[in-house]
This record gives sequence, C-alpha cells and structure tokens, in this order.
Amino acid sequence: MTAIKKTSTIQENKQYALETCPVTYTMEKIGSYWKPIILYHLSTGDKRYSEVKRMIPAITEKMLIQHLKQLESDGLVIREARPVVPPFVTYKLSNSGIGLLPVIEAMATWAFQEKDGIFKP
Amino acid sequence: MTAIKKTSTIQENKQYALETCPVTYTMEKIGSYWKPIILYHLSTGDKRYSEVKRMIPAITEKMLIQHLKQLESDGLVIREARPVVPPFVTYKLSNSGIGLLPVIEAMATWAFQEKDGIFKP
DNA sequence: CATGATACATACTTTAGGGTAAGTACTTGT
DNA sequence: ACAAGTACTTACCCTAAAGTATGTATCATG
Repeated sequence: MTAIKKTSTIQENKQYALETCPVTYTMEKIGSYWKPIILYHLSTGDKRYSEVKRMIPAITEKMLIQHLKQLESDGLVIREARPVVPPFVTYKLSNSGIGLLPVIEAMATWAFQEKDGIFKP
Repeated sequence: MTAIKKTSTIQENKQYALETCPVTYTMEKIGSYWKPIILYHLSTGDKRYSEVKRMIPAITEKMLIQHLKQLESDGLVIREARPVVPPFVTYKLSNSGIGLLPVIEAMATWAFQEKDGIFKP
C-alpha cells in the first residue's frame, strides 16, 4: 500500500478536465504559440505555403509545416496541392477553422485596446 | 564574410512581429496552455488560491502560482492578500483581464459547437 | 550547368517548460 | 503533541518542443 502523493499523477485528471472544461478543449487544439497566428493569417483568405511563410518571418520552416500538418489533421485547415511542378500548395480554413475566427478576432481586438491603453484607469 | 543562413536568427524578427501582428501580441500574454484556463475560472468571480486549485485539478501547484504570478505582472489579474493566518489570498481579473473575456468566451463557445458537430457537413 | 524557386523532410542539438517531491510558517482542531 | 489547512517556495530532473542545418525532386531561367 503505497502512499498517494497529493501533487502526483496529473495525467488521469487531464482526461477529466478535457471533458469538463471547454477552454481546455479548445486549448488542446490551438493552445500553442504559433497556431492562432497561423490561423489569423489564413483568415484573410487562401494562402500558398510560401505566402504564409513570408507573412510570419519569425517562424522557422520546420515549425510552420509541423503546425500546418497538425491543424490539418485536427480539421481546422484544408490543404490543397496541385500536381504541378514547381509545387503549388494552398492552405485555407475549414468550417471548424472559420468557426474559430471569433476567437482570433477577439484576440486582435484586445491587442489594439490594450495598446491604446483603454484598460488603464 | 560568413554566409547568411536563410532560416537563422529568428529573434530579430520577433520584435518586428510583435509590433506588427496583434495576435502575436496577445499570444505573448496568454499564449500558454494554462493561462486561458485560469482566466476562464476567474471569470466567474474572485477566487481564493485554493479554490482555483480545486477547480483545475490537472494543474500542479508550481504551474498554478507560476502562471498566476505572470498574469499578475502582466496586469491581467489582481492579487489581494489579507494579512491573516492562515493566509487568505484572492485573485481576480483586472480591467485588462476582463477585456480578455470575449476571447475566453469565444473559445468556450467554439468548443461546444465543435463537440456538437455543427461544423461537420 | 549551376542557381533559384517550390514545398517540404529529417537528423541533430539545445532549451525551456513542466513534473515530482519536499519544505516553510503559522494557527486551529483533536 | 501531532496532523491538517493555508499559500506558497525551492531544488532537481526529464521530456517534449523548438531551433539549426542540410537534403530532396523537379523545372525554368540566365
């Protein structure tokens, strides 16, 4: 009979948290630094891979495709590749991705408000 | 004359990105897994430290105070400590934090919609 | 004939974030 | 006298994420 530590075994609770807390659920899908930024840049329309790359100079190529793949497999963006050479690949938001735009827009809105100092006394 | 690598030195661009992209700006403040979840639980009113802890069983104490401290120093939450013993400390949203609620609520809304499958064909 | 553009893939290394565990100070309860 | 509750703090470790660098296929262009 080993003693049960209070702070241990966080993983069991995580599944519970996922089913319980809607924000946790969303965080599992877009809760990384780059994903909302990518979605933001896709919100203005379909973009080629290289276009997205140019719009986010701070991201490395590895991070960019890695997150694009994850977003794709989570059903948030749709990848379309034309079988031509040189390759022509576009990414666009899926319906789920479009559904996330209120989140992204709220983020942008807050940033402008915060910079304007409207929350200051 | 050392050759300049295309993918290198991301940090210079990051400052530029911060000033340019509003979503990047917001991500610097709440772009971690736990922060939106904490803000979500504070959105229903002031909470004692131990209350927040109980509301988010999946988080460790270390992560919880670490993020609370960061949120405090970023001006998103306000910490109030009564000089009593045992300690009585409450956390609440600042004006900036309240300004973020549309973001958090949009996240929650999306989660429910996604689970209901309303984005499916 | 070698360079550039396209959209990636991959090996390797580093770093930072997160987890585990234990400790602190003070009081109330049993 | 000892445990329990409060709100933390600190040290240590470990893994997953991110950065670095290079490679791939194909064609157009100079």
